[in-house]
This record gives sequence, C-alpha cells and structure tokens, in this order.
Amino acid sequence: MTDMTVKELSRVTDVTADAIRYYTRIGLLHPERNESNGYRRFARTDVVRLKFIQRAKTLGYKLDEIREILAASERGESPCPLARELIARRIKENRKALDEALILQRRMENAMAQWRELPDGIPVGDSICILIEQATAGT
Amino acid sequence: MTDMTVKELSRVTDVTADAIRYYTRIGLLHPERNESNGYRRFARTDVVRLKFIQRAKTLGYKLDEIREILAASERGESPCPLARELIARRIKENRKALDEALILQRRMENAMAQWRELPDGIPVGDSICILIEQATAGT
DNA sequence: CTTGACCCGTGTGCGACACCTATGTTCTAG
DNA sequence: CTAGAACATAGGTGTCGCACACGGGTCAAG
Repeated sequence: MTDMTVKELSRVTDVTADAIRYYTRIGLLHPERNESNGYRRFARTDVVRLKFIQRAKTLGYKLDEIREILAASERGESPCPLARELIARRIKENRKALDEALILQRRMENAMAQWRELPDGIPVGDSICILIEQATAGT
Repeated sequence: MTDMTVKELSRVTDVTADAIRYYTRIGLLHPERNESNGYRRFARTDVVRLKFIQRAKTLGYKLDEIREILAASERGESPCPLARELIARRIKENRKALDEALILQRRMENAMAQWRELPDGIPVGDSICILIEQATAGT
C-alpha cells in the first residue's frame, strides 16, 4: 500500500528514474513487481537504501562495492571492516588517477604555452600537425 | 608489397593489435583488405599515422578529436588552429575533473582519518553502515 | 470517447580498448 | 605429403554509470 513507483522514488530521493532503474538492474535495489502492469514497486525501506547509496557514492565507492556493503549489512554482519578496506583502495586508486591527471595537465599547458610562439603549418610529407609533433618530439 | 598485417604494424608501433583494429573501426586508419583472406593490409603511411595518433593521445586529445585533426590534414588544410582550439578544451575539462578528484580525495581521507576513532557497528533499524552515515551526516 | 500529458519498460550508446571464441593460416616434424 | 602444433585473424562481448530513444500503457479532463 505504501509502495512507490520509480518516479515517486525519484522525486523523494532526488535520484533520476534512469539511475534507479539501473540500480535495480545491477542488484542494488530489488523492488517487487506490480502483477498487472510489470511496474517496479518500491517499499519505504528502499528510500533509506537509495539515500545510503547516494551517500556512499559521495565517498567514492563504486556501485559494486556499495552492493557488497549492502549485502553484508543484510546478512546482519557489520559492513564497517569492508567499508574501511574499500575506502583505502579508493583512496589509492584515486590518487593514482589524480597524479596522472596532474601530469597530463602540465603536459598540455606546457604544449599550449610553447605553441604561442609557433606559427601554424601546412601538412608536408610525413608531417601531419607540426604543433603536436613538436610538443611530443622527445618521446 | 610493403603492406603489413595488424600484428606487424603492432610490432613496429608498439600499439596492441586490438587497439589498431579499434582505430580502424572508428575510422582513424583505413587499411585495404587482402582479397583472399579479408585481413587488413596497412601501408607504410599508416605507421606514421599511428605514431602520430599515439603522440596526440599523450597530449590528451580524444580519439574523435584526433580524427578531426587527421581529416583536416588530409584535406591539405592546416590542422593547427583546430589543435590549438581542442587542447584548450582538453585543458579546461581535465582541470575540472582534476578539481573534482582532489575534492573527492580530501573527502575520502577525512573520512578514513575520522573512522580511526570509531568502532565498527552492527546494522540496526535504518542504519546500514554507521561509518558511512556518520561521514556523510552533513549532506 | 478521444485527446493529450505523463509514465513505464527494455534496449542502445558512450570511450577506449582488453578479452574471448571460432576459424583460418603457416610452420614443423615425421 | 600430411597431421598437428603454433600463431594470427575477425568479430563479438564486457567494462562503468548512467542518459537517451523508442514504443506502448495509464489516467484525467473535456
């Protein structure tokens, strides 16, 4: 009786209907189905669950990690050790991506700065774009 | 006669065969086909082209941007104005991603530090994982 | 009863490949 | 000359987190 459709859950949680359907597909939510029309029927507990998912996402967890955390919780186990373990991995991986993005940023900015002194060129022979070739000459 | 197979081009350029096939599919390379067995046949110019693609990638260009640059070059136009324009966009977008990754990194590290003082908890009532709920309490 | 405004479900697309499967080809030993 | 090993190829699927498109269903107002 207190069940909600995708759209209603969307309004309450401020999560798009598409995202909710996606979460359902990958097993983060498991609504029942309305026999007559096949629509998903979400319970009140799904509101709590979905809000939790949003929170976990802001902490960097991936959706399949969130699924594991939810699963542990459903089994009555403490998901905390898992949460600690997983966030350590997220921190490490994000740092790596961060460092790579920083290096790329510097490389791009250096190239653009260097190019301010250089004229455009017409492709000749094996040259395709002199700017790009010049900026990556050392590789 | 001087044509190469995917694998040979792969060895020469140090680009995986899968990547070469992918580039072919999306139109960055356009090899001919061996009539008898359907294999791709790359010319010497494709070596230059593929090496250029690699260089452009290290500068952060996306593959469809590289395709535009190559296209301009093939038409005999200077691809340089385009290259300048596109790198400015890459710099902006990468900076945005970078900033978001930095914010996330801080959020994760703060959470983990905070959690060192907190005990694990068993899920009770609406609580799924007290650590995650506690760290995101302000949102 | 019909028109129109919503809403639903499933399926596809994105980016840049890596990996897998089922053939197909070439090389080698006997 | 051939059986089988060893290698190469093409095409398809999986990745991540959704957004978007398509075709159809539902419901109230007129």
